[in-house]
Amino acid sequence: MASQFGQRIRELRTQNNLLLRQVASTINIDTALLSKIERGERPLKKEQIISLAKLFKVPKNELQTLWLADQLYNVIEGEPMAGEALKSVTKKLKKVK
Amino acid sequence: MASQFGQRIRELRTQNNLLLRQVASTINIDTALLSKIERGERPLKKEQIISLAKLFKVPKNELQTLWLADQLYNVIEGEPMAGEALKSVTKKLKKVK
DNA sequence: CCTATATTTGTCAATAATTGTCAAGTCAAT
DNA sequence: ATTGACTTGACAATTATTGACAAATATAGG
Repeated sequence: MASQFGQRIRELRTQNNLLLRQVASTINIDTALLSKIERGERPLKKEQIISLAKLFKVPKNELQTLWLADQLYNVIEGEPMAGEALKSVTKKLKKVK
Repeated sequence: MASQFGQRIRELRTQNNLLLRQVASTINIDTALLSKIERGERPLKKEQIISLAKLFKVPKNELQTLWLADQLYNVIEGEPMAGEALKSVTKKLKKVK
């Protein structure tokens, strides 16, 4: 599983000298689960991104982007047509936008 | 739900003058389900792409790309950071590749 | 308008996937 | 050997996805 997001969360947590237990409690999950999230073994719930952004005082957009990128990567992982599909979606996105 | 894939399947089916029933039976699903797939209400199983490519005599890569693009679109749909995330993943893909 | 056939729609139980937690585990520092 | 931080695996419970069916709606021909 992809985990740019998890890596970043761990980075932020250690930089702020916080324990798993402390961060986990602010988003009301078990430390075991947070451990898994940081190592990319489990996804974080979308809603919890905002709480973490506040806690670490980083722009929520940064974390949202990392989180989304992980989701996307999970979809294309190992897919031969990944490049083509990405190009197609990027193009479509620009149109809609 | 996104459905470039479904649209293309329907296009191919009608061009070949086939009924839902006929196509559905070759991939062993209910006609109702195929109807939903064509209209993007339900996803097609990845394994079934190959059977359809053979049936319609189109390169499987084409259908695989459309199918993947739908998956990706479902992830980014409505996400404000979609563009950034796509860019990030595209970049990462090139590295791995 | 009827009838027959094609497609769509809604609902449902069964199955599969995901969730968070617990208990036990490792590891490092005392 | 004890303590504290983190990891791991297994588990039950919740949640999502699946395909099938029946009923509803279209579509076309007589």
